[in-house]
Amino acid sequence: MFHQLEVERGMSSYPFHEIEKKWQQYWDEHHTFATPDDFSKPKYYVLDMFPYPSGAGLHIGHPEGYTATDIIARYKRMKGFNVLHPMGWDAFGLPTERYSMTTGIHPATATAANVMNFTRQLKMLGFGYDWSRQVNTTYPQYYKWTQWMFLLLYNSWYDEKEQRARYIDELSIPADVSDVEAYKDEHRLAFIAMIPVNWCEELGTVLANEEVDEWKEKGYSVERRPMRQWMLRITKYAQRLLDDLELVDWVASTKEMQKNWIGKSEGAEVQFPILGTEDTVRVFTTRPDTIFGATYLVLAPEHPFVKDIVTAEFADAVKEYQDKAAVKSDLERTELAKEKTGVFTGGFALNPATGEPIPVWIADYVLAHYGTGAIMAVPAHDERDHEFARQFNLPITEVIESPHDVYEQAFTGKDSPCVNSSNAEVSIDGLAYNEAFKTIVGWLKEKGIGHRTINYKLRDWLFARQRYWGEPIPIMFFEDGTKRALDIDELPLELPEVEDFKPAGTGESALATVEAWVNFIDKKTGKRARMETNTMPQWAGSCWYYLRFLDPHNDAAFCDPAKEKYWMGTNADSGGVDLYVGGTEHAVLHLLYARFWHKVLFDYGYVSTKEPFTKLFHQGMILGEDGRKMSKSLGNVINPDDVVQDYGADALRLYEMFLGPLEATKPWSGKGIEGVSRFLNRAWRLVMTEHKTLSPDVVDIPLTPEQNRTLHQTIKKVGEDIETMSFNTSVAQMMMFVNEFTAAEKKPREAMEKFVLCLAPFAPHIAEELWQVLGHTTSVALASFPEYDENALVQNEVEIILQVNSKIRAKAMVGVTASEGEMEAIALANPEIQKHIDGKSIKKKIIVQGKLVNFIVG
RNA sequence: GCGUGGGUGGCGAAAUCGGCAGACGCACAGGACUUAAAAUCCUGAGGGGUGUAAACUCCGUGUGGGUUCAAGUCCCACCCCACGCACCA
Repeated sequence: MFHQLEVERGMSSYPFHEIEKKWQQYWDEHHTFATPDDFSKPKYYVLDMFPYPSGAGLHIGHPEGYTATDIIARYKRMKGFNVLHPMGWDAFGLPTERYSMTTGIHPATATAANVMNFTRQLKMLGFGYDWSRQVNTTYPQYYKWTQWMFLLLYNSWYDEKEQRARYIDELSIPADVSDVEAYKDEHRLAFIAMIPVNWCEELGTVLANEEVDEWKEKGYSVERRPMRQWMLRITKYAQRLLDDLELVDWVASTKEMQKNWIGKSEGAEVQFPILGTEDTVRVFTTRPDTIFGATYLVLAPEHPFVKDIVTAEFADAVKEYQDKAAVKSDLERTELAKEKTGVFTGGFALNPATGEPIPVWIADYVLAHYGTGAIMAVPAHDERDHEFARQFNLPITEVIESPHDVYEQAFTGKDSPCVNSSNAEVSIDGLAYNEAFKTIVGWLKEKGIGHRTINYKLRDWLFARQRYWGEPIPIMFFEDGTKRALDIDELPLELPEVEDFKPAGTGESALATVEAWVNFIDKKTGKRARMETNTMPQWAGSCWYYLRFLDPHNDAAFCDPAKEKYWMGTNADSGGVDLYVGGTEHAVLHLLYARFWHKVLFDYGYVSTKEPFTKLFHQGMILGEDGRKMSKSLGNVINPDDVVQDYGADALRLYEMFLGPLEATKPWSGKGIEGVSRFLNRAWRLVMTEHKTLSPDVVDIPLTPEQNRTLHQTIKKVGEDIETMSFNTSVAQMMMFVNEFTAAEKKPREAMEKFVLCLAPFAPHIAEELWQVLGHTTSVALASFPEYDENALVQNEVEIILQVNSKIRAKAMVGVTASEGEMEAIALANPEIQKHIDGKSIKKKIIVQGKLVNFIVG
């Protein structure tokens, strides 16, 4: 179909359709971007966050980050680097599986079609990927190694002393342990736990977090129900994940987000004996200095001790409250809850500092999964406890000298001294936070009822989904209750074929309906076995794909060690992917998970660097022309296929770079791309005739000094701007170049050639064509980026500003070497300046060489 | 509430170390070419005021204050917007 706009533009535009196709074909045929493992050259590894190949195809936002990395890859190649710039597919996941459930089309088939479409679009945009290194997380050859890494985690424990992962066989088993396997399981980095999931009774399915709202809106009920889950012990790495942020060059906000997510907080754990039982409740607090003001305890409704503490009188109320809490979502428990709720258990604990009995409550403002799931409440000095105490008339005792009545409002300051805080053994009265903390924790420790501790918000990673379309977990369970991890020669454990991709209805995935999967004889042991029916979450494959690109076809290892050392570098503290570009939506989870796996691999020497990604950059979002987020319902979606059809790939690439700073969120403009398209046309006409031959105006003549300066300024600016990722200003500089040389009657060949080299990383198709017509027979992508000549930038004369009382009154050209005296003389001789200083006395002179002269008169 | 960015013409945006605010592009206006249009090329332009004009002059980078010969840039206080976290003891 012929596009309306193209008919209108037909004659006036350079033939981008023709040349873009031509050069894309050329690059394919000549393997221009194949990356050799040539260890003699310096390397540069630039990586895009690989996409999920959705049915919708490429979004207009995709080419933004991809163009940026493509420019850098092409530039670095022209600068003599061996550049690795790969692409692949993060193809396991829910949308494809859901599509398969409704259509019956196998997710692998749907994925293949989507990958084909994405590949077509990426090639259409002229990205110089080494397609021979393409990876797909859903291919058994790939997920073999995802499973291998899972087993590495499974077969590991974390040695706190050495601060690293070690093989589980090296775990020393205490003499009094009878069940050795159970003891090992408790220490593995991949382990099974009972963890609440989103269970929907009507659907008979576990829902992913992102599905919960959707189904609730449709009127289905979703309940938190504990189920058997695989977990990864990422919390063991919390401190290293926090510390090593120092090693990487990432945007401050992303580092900050990771820090907050890890959420380190230093405090103390204290034991409170429960009256009438042998139990003690452990609480975590960052304010042990306020322990004398702890007037009650609160347990999370899910706390396991609740059933032991509750008295018969309060049993019904407590049960009712627990049941209600179970069906509340996290959102309902936090954001929407304006008033605090809770119930008294009837039980009492002993405040070890005051020796007083204090009531034990349960309330959902205490989170089961943070700290110990229990708190000591100090209503005088904590806002949440204060609110709760007022609500339920619990005592409020001031133990930090406060500037106001703590009955009216909690005082949370740390600078005031403690009061009412002494017993027969210890006193912290008069001490401020730091000293009080030390003293009271010292006392608690001496008594054996408390110690200093560090808590993290970070939780262990729930590493299981009750779904079909994911990596199978390579563990089998035997009838006798034992289990066995697969050996490497048994990998990959491939997904079996199923009739129906829907979950089994029992809370298990469709794998549970495959007889051969859940009821078979294990060849190695001869025992009747059942394979794990959970699959891995979508994050799994993306945890290590950057390593697979280094050696994508290796069947003996996830990556050859020599290749790993070359591409990632051998300096543990500063190596890794040189540049990683992707959206902020992955600022926390993907990047944290990948760092975690990388550190485990590092502990075993499989990788050489502590961190996977040296430098990280987030491209901003492109909004619709109306300034709102693009969405089908708003009808403001721009489709890359249409834009390429109308203006060509080079124009789209260049426009997305010219739009503004790469990291900024900015709206699309249909008019804006026309301006960039005009620029490409002007560049074309600089070199080409209407008959696609070299313009007779391009001749071998020397450049004028002004032209020479513009040329070298352009080379300098474009090169520097690429290094700092300021692509918008490099495009502006190239526009200035074209404007200046369009005005020139004759176009010096040297200037044209060097300009084409500058343009090549940005608009590679038109650059190839111009390069060819300028007489070259090899690809411009393989040419060298020009060097700029510092001498050419030097100007003989500079314009300085002449000021009187800091107001600009005149300008003057002076020799670049003019002394302060000469500048002053020129200023004084200027009639405008004379006019303004006439009749007044010069009180002060400010002269900045090459910049300005300023007379202060009065 | 906390954290992190950011606020510059009609619009997207530039502006090394504090030194001509608004580069480059869009939109706009005028002109050339054309029978006409499109395309292309050239020119103009932050806002206000005085002036036939040349020109002159005042104001101007979210708001208020400060430092400085000089502030978009540095300091203090505040307002607004975006993103992230959000009862984390």
